[in-house]
Order: sequence, then C-alpha cells, then structure tokens
Amino acid sequence: MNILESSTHGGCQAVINEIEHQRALMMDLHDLILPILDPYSGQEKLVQQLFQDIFSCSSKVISFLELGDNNSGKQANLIKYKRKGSKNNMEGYMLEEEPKEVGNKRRKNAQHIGSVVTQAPYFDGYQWRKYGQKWISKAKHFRSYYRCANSKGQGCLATKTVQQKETDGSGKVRLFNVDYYGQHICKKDGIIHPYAVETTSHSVPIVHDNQSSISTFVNNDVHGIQDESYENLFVVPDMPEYFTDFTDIEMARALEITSMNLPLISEDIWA
DNA sequence: GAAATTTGACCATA
DNA sequence: TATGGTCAAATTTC
Repeated sequence: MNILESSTHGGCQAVINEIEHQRALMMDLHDLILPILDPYSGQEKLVQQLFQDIFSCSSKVISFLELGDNNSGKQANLIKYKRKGSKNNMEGYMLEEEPKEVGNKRRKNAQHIGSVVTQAPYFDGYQWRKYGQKWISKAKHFRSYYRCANSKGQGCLATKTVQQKETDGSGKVRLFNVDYYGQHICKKDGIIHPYAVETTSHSVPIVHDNQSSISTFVNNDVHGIQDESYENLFVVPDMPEYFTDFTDIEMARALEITSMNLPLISEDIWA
C-alpha cells in the first residue's frame, strides 16, 4: 500500500512512522557518505544539498499528513477519456485530475504523482516507452514523454516526463526533472530503483537545536508526494545531454558501467 | 521481422 | 490563439 492509499484509509500515523524511520536511515547514510567525499571536489556540497532536499520532501509529507488534507478523502473519479478525432480512440480509464494543479493544467488524463530531480539517468524500477518529445517554450531543452511499457499488456496508464533543468550557471551539473503521472497498476519486474538522487527543488534551511545537521531542514511549500525510497541513494557524475534520450534499459546499462567504475570514475566515460 | 524510437500533426486547454 | 500532451506513421535498431 502506498502513501496515498494509506492516507486515504486512515493510516496516516503508520505512514508518518515509516517516513520517520526513513529519515533515520537517511541520517545514517548521510553520516556514512559525507566522510568519504572530497570536500574540494564540490561533491560534498552537492550531496549535502541533496540530503537537505530529501529531508525537506519528507517533512512536507509529514506536515501534510499531520495537518490533514482536504483532498485526502476525495476519491479519484474514474472517467472515460476519449480522444476526439484520433484514428484509434483511447477507451482506457483515466484518473481525473483536480483542476487546481499548478503547472500541469493541460493534462487531464492522469494524476500528478510526484517529481524527481536527478543528475543521472534515473532507473526507477519500471520499464518505460518513449512516445513523444517536444521543445517547450521558454525552456532550453526538449521534454521527453514516456509511458509505462506495460500500457498495452496490462493497461497500465502511468506516464512520466523528463526534462533537463536550467543549470546553475556553472554548467558542471545538469539536473533533470522527472514528473510522474498516474499510478502503476502493472506488476513490477522486481528491479529496485537504486539510483535516486534528489527529490525536490526548493527548501529553506532552519536550524533546530537538538537535532543532527541532516534533520534541520524544513520545507516551506508542498510538492508532490514521493513514492520512492532512498535507501540506496547514489550520486553519479555529470552526464552528456544525450542521456535525456535514454530508455530505461539504456539507463540501466549506463548505470551498470558507472557502478563498476566508481569511485574512480572520470568524465571520459561519458564521452 | 518485431520492437522501439522519432517526429510531425492533431487535439485539448488556458 | 499559443502551448503542451498524445497519436500514429515513418524510421531505426536489434
């Protein structure tokens, strides 16, 4: 049972407990990773920021659950979405999206599940098929559209979009926004998702007295709920722009190479 | 030859 | 009417 389902069924406290446990595990991981990073390479700063954002995300979820969400009791209404004018009209059932969502108002056939910001090809355990690519106005990079590979076989309606974010100006770090829409109803192939890097994009550091450094960051806005765990957080080097075109199979291959070469990996491997 | 990807066109929405 | 999401034929890859 995922977070959304849990909250819907009155299991908020259990979810909060799980998130708290996840935070504790993340703290352990933080303490393990930080000492082995070179403070002069810039990686330490990046990793610190990633941990901050991860904790920010979990804080948001906890606050969201504790305060209670007016939307939590709403049932996703199943509607039939039929595309006008297409040769093969879609007859599948779609999740009706609440119209208030900011940033994806045009999308009516799927619910925004969450977002991931990744520095690397992000293999999330699902097989995806690319079905479109578009240049987005006011963006320097195109957006790729993927749907679950089981959309045909199992009728899974999950989709995601991948778009390279604007860099921080240094050009050294490329980040990719991955937005997920619609719940998977297909069976996963048993592959876990070992290379999540970051979850949210905004956080404000607030110092608390009696907590460790990693737990001192509190969110100030609410993003989509992350449905992935980060027990295997992993940072991979910068990658060339063409990685945005990777299928998940290609991502898995690339990451296999990466993991074999770390920690002595050089930029050359991506050339 | 089948499967996956690319790409231009179509359609819905703001 | 501009923009973004999806379709489906064409093309590429395996």
